Amino acid sequence: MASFTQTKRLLRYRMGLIRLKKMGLEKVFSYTLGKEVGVSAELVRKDFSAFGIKGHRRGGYEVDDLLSSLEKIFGKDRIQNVIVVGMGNMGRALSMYKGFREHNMNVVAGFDIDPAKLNKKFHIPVYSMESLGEVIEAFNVSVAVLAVPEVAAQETANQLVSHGISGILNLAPVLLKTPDHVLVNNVNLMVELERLMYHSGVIQ
Amino acid sequence: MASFTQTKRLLRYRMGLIRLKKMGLEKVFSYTLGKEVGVSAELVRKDFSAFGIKGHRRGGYEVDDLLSSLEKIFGKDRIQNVIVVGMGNMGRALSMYKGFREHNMNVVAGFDIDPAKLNKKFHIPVYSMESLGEVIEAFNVSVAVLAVPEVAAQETANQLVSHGISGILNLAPVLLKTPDHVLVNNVNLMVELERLMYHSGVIQ
DNA sequence: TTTTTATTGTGAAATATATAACTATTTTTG
DNA sequence: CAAAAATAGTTATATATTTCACAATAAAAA
Repeated sequence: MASFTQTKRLLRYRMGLIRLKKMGLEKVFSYTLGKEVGVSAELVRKDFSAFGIKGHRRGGYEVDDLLSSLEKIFGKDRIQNVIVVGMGNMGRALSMYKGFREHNMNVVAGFDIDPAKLNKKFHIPVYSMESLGEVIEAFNVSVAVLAVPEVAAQETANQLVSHGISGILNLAPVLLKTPDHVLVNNVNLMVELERLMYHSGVIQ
Repeated sequence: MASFTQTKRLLRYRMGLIRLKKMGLEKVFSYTLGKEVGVSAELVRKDFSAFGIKGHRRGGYEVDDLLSSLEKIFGKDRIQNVIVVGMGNMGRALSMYKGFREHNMNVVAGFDIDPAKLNKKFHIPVYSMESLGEVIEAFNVSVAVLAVPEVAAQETANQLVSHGISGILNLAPVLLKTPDHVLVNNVNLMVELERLMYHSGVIQ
């Protein structure tokens, strides 16, 4: 199994390749792709090599080959269903994001505790938390985006886990306590912004 | 200077400490804080040690001491101004996020090329791209959140750089070409979601 | 007061990640 | 056809990061 860091690169190769393909490229060199996504050529080759993806000596890699290999690795041959929990600003923004489709993902539903949200017009159906189990089962969902306020995060995560969710993209700034079989990926935009400030020399 | 990885942890300690303080804690052990933010106790101690932050042998660390040290490191004694460029779903959501205030940051303005956006009621004033330079200067902004569509990202980044921005939080799924003195921090929610799927065993 | 205990602080070891250097192979050129 | 050049594939090296192990020390207990 790939490392978490490596997976990130592979997914970025995929995005870069899609762009390059749109520009008419049919084959690509490790150096070219590396430059496109910000990775050294050696690392590009190593990553592909690690997954048994072959190029042609002196001929580079075929874009379509690469894309279909990556598609297979990441299960992009079928559409992956996702739910968004918490229909605040961020949850709403995500539910409207068109990028999911391009990545063969589908946001099947949103959830919120606030009954006022349920009537509102969103791009996706929004349910109360009571329907969680039902929707998860109906759409065979195993991954959720958690976009609720900090205070509600742990309790909501518990509910997700109890209904069989095994992956949580956690946008709340807390460490979630979950069973071992549940994977949590934390993304904290405030932290990302703050460390950008620190390293860009803005501070002091 | 700290590494990029270390900075992330330090910022998370800060958030964890704020939570623990709210819960009434006055002193904290490396193990406790580590558990709160998901880091080993040794690493917590090493991180603090690297910044000259001292605890008491057998007595742990004083929460207020830690917080004020971290505040100093990250320039949290004054408010840091930020702009959001691109008032689409994500840009709008960010501009409304209350977390900025808690982190001593202030979103002073939003920008968009779409004139229709300029009239709309947002939580922050929204300007056309022509006002970029003016606002950046007026509010002494050096960091921007880039939330424009993929195709516009590079060109918009160029404009930011030309107006003196030195840090970009890039939410668009492209590698930006920027001068060396400009730091870019890429956050790609689709990639984060996809690798969650991969590693949580959803695929195959 | 002496001993025990808990915790910090840190040097050494282990692990993970990335780069550099080299080999093998294919294509192109003379 | 032989030589040169370009690029994948791979091994070795370097760097970065984390964990381990333990010494130092302060507090608590005996």
